[in-house]
Formats: sequence, structure tokens, C-alpha cells
Amino acid sequence: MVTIIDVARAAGVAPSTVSYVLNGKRPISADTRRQVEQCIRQLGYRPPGRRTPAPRQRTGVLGLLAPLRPGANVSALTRFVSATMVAARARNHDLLLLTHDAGVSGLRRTMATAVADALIVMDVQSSDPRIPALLTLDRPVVLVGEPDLPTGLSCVGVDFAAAVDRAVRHLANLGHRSVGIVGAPLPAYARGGNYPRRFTRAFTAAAGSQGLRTRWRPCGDSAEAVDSCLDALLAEGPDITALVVENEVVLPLLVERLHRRGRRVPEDVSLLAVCHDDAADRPPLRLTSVTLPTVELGQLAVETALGQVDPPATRLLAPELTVRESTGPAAATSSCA
Amino acid sequence: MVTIIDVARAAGVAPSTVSYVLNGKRPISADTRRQVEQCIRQLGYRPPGRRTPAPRQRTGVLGLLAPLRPGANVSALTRFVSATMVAARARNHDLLLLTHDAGVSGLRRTMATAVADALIVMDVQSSDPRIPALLTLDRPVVLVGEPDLPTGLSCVGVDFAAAVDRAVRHLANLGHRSVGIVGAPLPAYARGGNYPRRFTRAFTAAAGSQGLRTRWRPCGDSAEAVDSCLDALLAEGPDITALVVENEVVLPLLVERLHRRGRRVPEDVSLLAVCHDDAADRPPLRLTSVTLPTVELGQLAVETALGQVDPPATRLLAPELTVRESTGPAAATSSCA
DNA sequence: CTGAAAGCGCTTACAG
DNA sequence: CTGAAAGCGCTTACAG
Repeated sequence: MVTIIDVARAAGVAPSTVSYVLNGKRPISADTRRQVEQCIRQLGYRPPGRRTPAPRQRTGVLGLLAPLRPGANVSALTRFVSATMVAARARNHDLLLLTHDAGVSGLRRTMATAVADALIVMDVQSSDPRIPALLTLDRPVVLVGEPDLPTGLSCVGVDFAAAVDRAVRHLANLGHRSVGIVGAPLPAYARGGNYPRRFTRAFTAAAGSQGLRTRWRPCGDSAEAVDSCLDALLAEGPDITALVVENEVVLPLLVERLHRRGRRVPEDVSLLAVCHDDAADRPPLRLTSVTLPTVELGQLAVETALGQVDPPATRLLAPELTVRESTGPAAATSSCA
Repeated sequence: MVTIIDVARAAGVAPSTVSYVLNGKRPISADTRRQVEQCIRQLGYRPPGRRTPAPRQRTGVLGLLAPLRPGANVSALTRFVSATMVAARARNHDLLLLTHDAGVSGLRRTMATAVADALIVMDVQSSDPRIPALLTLDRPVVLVGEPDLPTGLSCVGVDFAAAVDRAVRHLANLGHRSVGIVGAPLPAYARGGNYPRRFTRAFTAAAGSQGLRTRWRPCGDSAEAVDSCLDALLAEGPDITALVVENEVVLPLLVERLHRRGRRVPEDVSLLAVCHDDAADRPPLRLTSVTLPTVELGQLAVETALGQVDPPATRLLAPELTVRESTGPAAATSSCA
């Protein structure tokens, strides 16, 4: 154990001087203070009471890093939060919702003060700058989504290859040959967002192997953005007979704008949504959808975080395709137009 | 300052014995231990290092006590959690979701380990045993719901008198003279749950003053429970022409059971729901509702908790009545049957 | 199972 | 601005 006497010897001062440097009860010259502080750091002196670095006891709290960025999809985030909250309770844990989008430095500060037995990280980017900091946490960490490169951390995510395969087969079987992808807003791609990028990439690849052509356009959340996306996909290319919609929040607006253009769903154009059931299965138009398994993903994340699964593994959940009312046979005008 | 020497003198033992009781490095007889422990508590001895009770620094965390009991209405709870999460972020705070339903002792334990600048308490009972513990927290506390007696703590809640007044007027204007109340499940009342009790009480009073008769029945969440509730309200009293539904989760089931009985809404029976808009405004049947202002309540709770409003105040939000498709003129057979 | 006493690390009134 | 030394609170090897 390092005592102030050791520090004093190293610094060439009296123990009492070290004491005063530490508690500031009388003025110390700048030189002496600097000298003493350096020895304190070098020898690793810890004051009594804080010598054992907080006897890492179970806190009963699970951390969920869920950055609430401006423009975030709050209802999708809330669904995951809810699933995680319930799953954490089943394992006798409370949930600390870390919603501050403060990047790496904020992460370090938060984890220094906030206590949690383990951490789930949402909204993982393809190349995520928080990963080195997460690796030093000495607590179990679970990423929701896969970075491009392996990290040594556990991941849970959606098996987009399987999801896309089902969607593509479904559309191909209905005779569609040319499909438009209504993407996420551009900023989501620019940020390196994981879901939209992965889905688009996987869909395009799978469609190609089934002989389907695809055209992709990002889509913002306003009526104007939806209109210009539809212009780009439909007006310019009359061959497109089906739309795959990745951007959940845009669904009601999209249905409304199509209706206004006189395009009937599914008679004139088929619609396949990629989203949670709550967003798809909503009267009056119940959408065929690839269901993002939010609840199951939350459960899996909690179990991975608290179950101390070892070694770190990546586990993917395959979403179901639920056929409802918004997809039908390709319109007659299809590719022969 | 209390030292182990003081404790030793009070307990009639040697200081070394007190030391061993505290650090457990050698066995101590049960009698001696008990005696020493009592003196430690009575004199308020604190070991060195933990004497200053953690220099109360801002944690940037807001606590939300939201007990997830078995059978809890998770979606209603999630709506409030979501509103609170967003409002807390706007004030630069993360959210600690304390979902453990552990009563008073659990509360003390949780608040000892978990750090939070302030605490919001959901699901407050009419006479809530947690209030004494909450009063000792030395942090701002906001109750969601009003206990029967004033507590000295801040409260936010729903102005049921205003809500009920609007609902009663609406039904009275439509010619209804006899109204059935589909209540919460009985356990909610037995627990002293705040919302159902208050609403039922206020509604019955207001209805009386407008010359409306009311009949109240609790209602569980199963199809059988809904049927027996409807039996009690409709079959036994053919004069009832409108139902006020307090139990949000039962709404879809209730609509379905009425349909099965051949009772058209609103031609044969009017339906007025007390719930959040998401639950009421859902095709195919868009319900007239008294809208519980969940989002606004969450914002108000966060502002009260973090705004250090002083002195403690009770602030109530008046819900709106939104007229949709489920209420209409009283059926001809009404009270003249 | 307990106590008397030496010892340790830190603090602080005193001296310069 | 700094040091030598007394003192304080807690711990622990020794004794019974």
C-alpha cells in the first residue's frame, strides 16, 4: 500500500506537506505542489476510504445507451425501451436509460458516475467510435446491430439476409420484376446508421439473384419529401410495380400520397413495409410487412447482457414476413410498358 | 463526531471489539454484536471515509419509480415512460427506471445505491406507505397522482372533476339518463389505486348533480370478465344507454363482445372511453374519449422534479373530451322501458 | 470470545 | 511556505 510517507520520501518533502497538498488546508507553493502531485500519480497513492475502487457490487441496474438525437424515431425507440424494461425486470434489474448523445467523451463521463451491471448499446454504427471506450468498461456490453468489423463485444441484431430473402421471394412470386425501395432519410445513411444500410444492401443483392431490378431512393419525413421520393421511383420509371418501405414513420403519409395520386394499393402498386407490427397492422390499410422483432431483440439483448454469455457472440434474429392486404399480383402494365 | 470509542463506551465493551464488529475479522458473540450494533445505530456512527454522505453532486439522472407489477398495463406505463424520457432529455437528464415493486424497504435500498437528482413516483396509492420514506430522501420528489391526505410532497395529476364534468354534460346532452361504468379490475381498487377510484367517485357525483343515474361494475381483462360485467350492466338494467369505460385494455374486447350481442355502437349503446388517444382513436371504431394527457403529465412531472418548484404544489391537468364515433343520442327504449 | 496496548496512517497546532 | 512532533481514530498481534 502506498502511504503519504512514501509520497513524501519520493517528493523530498515532509509527510505533513503531502497531507496539506491533498486536503488544501493551507497554501502550498506551486513548485512543491507540482512535485507532490506528480509523485502521487506515479506511485498511485489513494486516500484511505477510497482505496478499494468501489467494491464492484451488483447494482441491480442495467444500462441502456439509447441516444435521443433530434429527429430520432421516438416510437420505435420506445418499443425497444419497453421490451428491455420488461425483460430486465424479469431478471430483477432496473433500467438506466442513457439518452444523451454525447459521443465517446460523454460515454466515459456517464459510465464513471452512473452505475450499471451491464450495458446495452443501441444505434450502433457500421464503424462506431464508441467501441474502444466500451471495450475498457470491465462490464458486459451488448451491441444492438453489427459493426462492419468484429469488435470482441457481444452483438444481437436482425438477420437481414433471411428477412430480405423472404420479402424478395414473396414479391417475385407475385410477378413483380421491378421494385422501388423507399429508404430512410439521407442523414441516417450519412451517420453510418446500421439498419437502413444493411437492409438496402441485402435487398439489392437478393433481388438481383432473383432477377428483380431495384431502384433505391432515400425518403425524408415530410409530405414534400415523400412526394419527391415517389416521383423519383414511380413517375420516372413506370415499370415499378411494388414499393419496399424501410422508413417506418413515413408509412401513413405514403399511403395517403399514393391514394391522392390515384394509385390503388395493392391493385396498382404493392407495398411491403419493414417495421414493427404496430406500425404495419393498422386499419384501414393493413400492410404486408417484414416484422422487426423488437420485443424478442430486447429480451435477447438483456439475456446476453446479464447472462454473462462467454465468449462474446453475435446472435441474429430472423424476422417473419407477414402477408396482409397491401401486396398483390404485379399490375398488368409491368415491365412490358 | 462519533468514534468507535464512544460506541464502545455506550456498549460497555472495548474499542477493539467495536472494530471487530465493524470489519468482521474475528468472531463476535451474538449478544455483544447486537449490543454494539444498536449503539452504532443510536449514536449514528459512520466509518471514516464515508462520513461525508457523498458530496451530493449532480448526477444528471432522473429517477422514475414505475413498479412493473404482474398484470400491470405495460403499454400505458410505456407511454408515460416515453414522455418522461423525452422531457428529461430536454432538460439534459438521463432516466433511471426503477421498476422493482419492493415496497418501502426496497425503496430505501434502491435509493441508497442508485443515484438520481430527483424522483418521480408513479402509481401513487390513496394512502401510500412509501411516503414517509420519500420524505427522508433529501431530493425533490414528485408524486403522480394525489394521496388522500396532503403529504408535503409535490404532486401532478389529472383533474378528474373537470374531465368528468365534460363527459357527463356530453352524455346528458345526448339524452342519456342512465349510465354504466365499466371499471378497472377489482385488484386495482383493493390496492388503493388512485386513478380508477378517483374517476369513479367524481363521475358518480357529477352524474348525480345532472340527474343521471349510474351503475358501476369492476371489469377484469378476460373475455369472461367482460361478459359478466356487461351482463351486470346491460342485461339486468335495460335502461342503461351509455357505457363509460375506465379500463383501457378492455376496450377492443368490449367492442367485440357488444358486437356479438347484436348491440350496435352508438345506435344501441354509446361508448365513452377514459384513456390515451392511441387507445381510443383506432380504426375501425374511433371512440369518443376523455383523453388522459400522458405526454403533458410526463413533461409536467419532469419540470416539477428538476425545476425545484418550491413550495411543494399540486398541479392538475384537465383532460380534453374528444367526440368521435362511439357516442350518439340515447336509444329510444331508454328510461321509458 | 474479549481486552490492553502497540502501531499505522493521516492531521494539525506549534515553531520557524 | 515548510517541517518536527504530538495526537486522533482505527486496526491488530498478543495475552488470557
